[in-house]
Amino acid sequence: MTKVQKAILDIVMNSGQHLSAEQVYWSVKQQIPTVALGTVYRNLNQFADSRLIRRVGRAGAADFFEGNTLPHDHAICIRCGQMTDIVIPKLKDFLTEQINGHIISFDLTLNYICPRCTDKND
Amino acid sequence: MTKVQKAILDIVMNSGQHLSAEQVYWSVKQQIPTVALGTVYRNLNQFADSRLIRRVGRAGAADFFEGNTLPHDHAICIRCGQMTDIVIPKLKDFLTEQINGHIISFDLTLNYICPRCTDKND
DNA sequence: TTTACTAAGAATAAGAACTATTCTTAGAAT
DNA sequence: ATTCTAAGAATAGTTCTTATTCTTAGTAAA
Repeated sequence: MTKVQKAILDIVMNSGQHLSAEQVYWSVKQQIPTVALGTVYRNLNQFADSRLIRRVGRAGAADFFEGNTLPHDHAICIRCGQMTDIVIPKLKDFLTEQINGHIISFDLTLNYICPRCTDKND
Repeated sequence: MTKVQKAILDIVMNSGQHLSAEQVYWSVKQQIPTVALGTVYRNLNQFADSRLIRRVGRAGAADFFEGNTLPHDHAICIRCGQMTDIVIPKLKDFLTEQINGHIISFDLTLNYICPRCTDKND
């Protein structure tokens, strides 16, 4: 594993956040200024394909990458765009119960207003 | 309402399908060959903003537009990409119960293999 | 019934988010 | 040492979508 790859993996795994490729790129650039955006994309894809990290697709916006590979869902703040992990116990059971047919996987994203934006109350 | 707008609305509302802007464009082009793709995008956006039709965002693929504006969720076939509406009674109640905080809306997409693709069994 | 205004259309350019290509280089294997 | 491979850098290309510019069709006031 190369220096660039270590840096990318470290950033995604230890940020505790959901980061876009662009954000990871700028973060890597602090340590390795010569890094190219394409390299970041390629490595993020490789890591996501090998399940070291997870890709979270967003409609109409850049995909996020996160270190949390345990099964979970997401909530996104409609004000600031910040994404947080949520765990809804028994959701899979509930869906399986409701749907006849085999569910391979599912993506659930809740749209809400995060505590920080609620406090700003504008 | 113009000829182009009538055509777009008619196609989306009466297709019973989930169509991309590109698909709508080609469909309109049958009737009005001079129509421009940008015009289709603009009108689809307007109709979606005024809730006459619904936009269904897909991560990493073109958005779909559909005529069904009643609350519902979606299932997408991982083989052929065909999307179908699904209604999961009480899902909202279930989520509200599980989450503390106000849910504004949510997007759920199930990934499955549709009956047609299951029959092809390859 | 001209004149002016507005909204939409056509054509095209621009933008964002990727993805692929080409060329080079650094490290491992023989 | 030589070869091979995988990755990086730079850059071009693709896809989906939005914005811009210019023109035109339809309405509304003078």
